[in-house]
Amino acid sequence: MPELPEVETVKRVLESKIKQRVIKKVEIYWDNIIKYPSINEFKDKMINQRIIGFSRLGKHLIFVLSDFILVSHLRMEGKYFIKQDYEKTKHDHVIFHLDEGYLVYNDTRKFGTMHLYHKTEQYQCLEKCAKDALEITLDEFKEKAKKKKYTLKQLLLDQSIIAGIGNIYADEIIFTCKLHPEQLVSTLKNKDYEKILTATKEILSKAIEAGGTTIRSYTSSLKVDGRFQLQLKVHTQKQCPICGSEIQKIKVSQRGTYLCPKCQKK
DNA sequence: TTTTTTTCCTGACAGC
DNA sequence: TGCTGTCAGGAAAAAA
Repeated sequence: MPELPEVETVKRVLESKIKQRVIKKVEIYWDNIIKYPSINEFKDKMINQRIIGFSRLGKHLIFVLSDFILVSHLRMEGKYFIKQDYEKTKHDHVIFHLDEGYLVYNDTRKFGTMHLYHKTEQYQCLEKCAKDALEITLDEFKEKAKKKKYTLKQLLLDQSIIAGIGNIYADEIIFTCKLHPEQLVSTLKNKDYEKILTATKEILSKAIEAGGTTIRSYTSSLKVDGRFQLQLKVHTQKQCPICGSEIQKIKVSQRGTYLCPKCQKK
């Protein structure tokens, strides 16, 4: 599932491949992907818009067009393919016809979302989104976090506090800090916040650098591949790489959470 | 107001 | 083999 590093990599590939292309037509095969505005407005407004560039906030991928911005969230399984010729395949939901080639949005579970805003509009779907995990400062993070009454794991997944961390990287960050995912945020010390934010930035940056291994680029298409799983230390692992203990799997607010019971004490 | 639960979806996998 | 049931998961919406 794409988290911040995967979205960043997709952004970079799209930037290099379809910047300056003009959208000639949009086809939609699953209406629920389009959250704003209406399906017809979405299709009409996009016609003849040039793709000026790309941006990203947390896990939101942002297309900057001539007059609009398109905010795309890939959720669990959303991916983009760039093709020269197009033939519809399973789970293709949105097809952008470009002046040269096609951009195809494919999403098995149909969880992904798109919002289209005129540049003069308020970007409502981004309003609750906090600063990006790579941009936020220690003070900003601490200030927002400290009043929370839930657990450390929930904090890292809360996009209104820090944006871009998903279930997998949350486990990795917490493991690296040798903290327990169920530790209450109210009991975190200043030093813990420092450790957490440092680990966050380090792990996410390394994952972006390794973008080549997590993302497969073909001459005509691109998709997020599950290969970054090879680099994980705890998430979906069996044995702790530090002490050799058996990795434990628990549920923290409905999310599968992996930890080493020996290295990560409350 | 803040936190928890439900909802959206499909494919993978377990058990019969 | 084929059916049914369960699970996974990001974040909005509804409920507590």
